[in-house]
Amino acid sequence: MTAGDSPVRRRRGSSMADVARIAGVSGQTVSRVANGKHNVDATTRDRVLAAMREVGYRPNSAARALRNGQFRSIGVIVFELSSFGNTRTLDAVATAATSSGYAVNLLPVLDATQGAVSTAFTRLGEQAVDGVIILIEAHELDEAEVMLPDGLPVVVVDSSAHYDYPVVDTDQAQGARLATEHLLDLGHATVWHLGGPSSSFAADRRARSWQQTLTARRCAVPPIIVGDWSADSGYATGLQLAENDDVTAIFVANDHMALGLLRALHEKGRAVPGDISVVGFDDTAESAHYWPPLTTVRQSFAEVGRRSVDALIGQIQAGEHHHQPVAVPTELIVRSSTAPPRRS
Amino acid sequence: MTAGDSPVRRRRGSSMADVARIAGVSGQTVSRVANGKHNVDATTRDRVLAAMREVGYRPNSAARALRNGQFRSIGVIVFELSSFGNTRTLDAVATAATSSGYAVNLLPVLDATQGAVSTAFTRLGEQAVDGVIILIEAHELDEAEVMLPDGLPVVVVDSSAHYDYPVVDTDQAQGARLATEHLLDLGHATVWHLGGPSSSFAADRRARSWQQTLTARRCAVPPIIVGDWSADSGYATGLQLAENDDVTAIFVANDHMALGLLRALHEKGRAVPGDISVVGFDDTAESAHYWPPLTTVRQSFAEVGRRSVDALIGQIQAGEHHHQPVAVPTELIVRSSTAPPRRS
DNA sequence: CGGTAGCGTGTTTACGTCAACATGTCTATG
DNA sequence: CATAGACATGTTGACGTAAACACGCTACCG
Repeated sequence: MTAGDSPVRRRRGSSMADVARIAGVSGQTVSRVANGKHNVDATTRDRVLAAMREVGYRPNSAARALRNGQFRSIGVIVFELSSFGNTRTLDAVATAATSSGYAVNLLPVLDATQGAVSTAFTRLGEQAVDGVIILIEAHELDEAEVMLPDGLPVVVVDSSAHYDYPVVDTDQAQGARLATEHLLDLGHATVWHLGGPSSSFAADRRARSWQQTLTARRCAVPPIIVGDWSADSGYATGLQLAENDDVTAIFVANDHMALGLLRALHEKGRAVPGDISVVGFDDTAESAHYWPPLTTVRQSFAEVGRRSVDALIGQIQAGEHHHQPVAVPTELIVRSSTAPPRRS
Repeated sequence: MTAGDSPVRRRRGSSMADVARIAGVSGQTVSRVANGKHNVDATTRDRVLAAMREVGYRPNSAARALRNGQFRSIGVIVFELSSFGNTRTLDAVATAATSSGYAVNLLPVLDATQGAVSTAFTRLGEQAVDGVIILIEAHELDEAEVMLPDGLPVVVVDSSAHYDYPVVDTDQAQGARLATEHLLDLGHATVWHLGGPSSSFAADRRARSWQQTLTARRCAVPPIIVGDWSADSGYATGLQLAENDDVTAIFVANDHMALGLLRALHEKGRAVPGDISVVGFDDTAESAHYWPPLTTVRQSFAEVGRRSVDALIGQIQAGEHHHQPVAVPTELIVRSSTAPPRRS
């Protein structure tokens, strides 16, 4: 009789009963020791602990979850893990959740089609999670909203407030205003904008705030240019804008596009910040080392992640529902890619 | 009697028994329908399906896991999520695991101290996972190895082969050789190296391979410079190397350090690739837009992630143990940061 | 027409844990 | 010295699911 010859049923280590037998106590006492209850005699506790080590006891979280009706686990639905912001937010979420004693279940949406999103939510219904944080663009969510299981606590990380779920996000409007005003304050007549894709609420918020800031200052509003967050699209835009002598200041909706734009301006021989000033958004770890070092808007992904987890755990444990959206403030980091316009 | 007034016990929706009662069948039949078994009459199945929809039935994965002894979930221990390679690998792991029907449990190690690593492994013991992929530097693992639960399938993503666990990683040595030979083939007398931290096996492999390649070509071996993967450390190194006229070619162990180094060379007025050629390692999405566009070694994180998952699921389901390490090949991407040395 | 194989369905039971309750023991108090 | 109270420990049962087995019906065969 070799171990593991049954492919169906895997015996994973030993259970409470084994420990109990070896320590000469009841299963209940093992349970008490495992859960750190106080009403166990010191010598008994030691005996149980020794027995646990001997058999390599690990509590079975499935049984525990079944008994308690809770998994102590949260799901994170993420659309594109490799995107910069999502990664940083996920990192913060994982950290916050872990230190609150919750496990993190990753639920990637494999592709962008509506069917895939729905599938992800269906799968979610079967997941062992007490709540969900949604890190995908809310436009996608719209399509599949019906699929969300009833009564499951949800927090959406997005800038769109018109959901039934609590929302936590960076204060996109404030960040965009900071960037635009910085350039205007330097003396530029107006500010151009390379925005994110229209599928993104965040991009939408930044663009609207840029436009409002210009209007409030009675500046001309140049046509918006739409990118897709990638350095490639920044590069393409840069090649085009470099030909336009009217352009002296650009607010780019993220740092990666700004990088591509900087490269295009180098190639076209346009000096930054001499001829053109550039402001980004994100403040990646590398942005300080772009050429020239990039002035940008720093968003606190850590804060967004932490507050999302707090909100979700609040819902899970206390049934709280804060429908008041949380907007995490940003900070302008001034480096060397911005300067007053050249006298002409 | 309001819902949720018991904070301890949460009733999540309805169980098989509810569905069974409404459909007028036994729980077992509901189970068969839920699991797509064939031996259920079509009309009965429809009745059960209708009842499921009516009460919003979702199978309880805790009970299922308890019954089956499997969680259909894998854990990923990750040390620093925000590091570039880990993120990409995690993305691939999540994708591969999901399409194989496994959930992904994220287990972040909150800080670098040995205690924290041990804590993570202890926590791991309590996680609902059938196997684990370890994405942290194996040096860290060394310290805490004893803590790994017995009999739990493990795959290590690292370049160090001397573990009891299957290992999957990029072929670091081949990549470093590609980079070094490219520079030598361009005519450089020798190649300097900015390596990663000594705590990293990957950095160690790249450095050793760089040195071996130089030795094989009978080139002088300059002193190695040690960075910490950050653009900051690349910048610091660049400021220093810019003063040294002997340096005409540098192989940098990752693209982020290369970015910082490029910035330092710009600031010091050293032309790239005119005065100095630079090769990186990773090929991030941005590397093509560095100034100048960076020649670098592309590693296939997607492949590493996929093969890790395959190996792990193989262990879980069939008990296979391939102790033969898997080395995923790299590819040299030639852009504009390398050129023959200037005639002097 | 007796036997049996196949199929849809129901019944029982075990998975590992932990709350509730029950029991036993030891100490303090009138 | 009887009794209550505090405290350590044991016993029972239930959480939701699915495997194993049991049952009864129909179809087919010699």
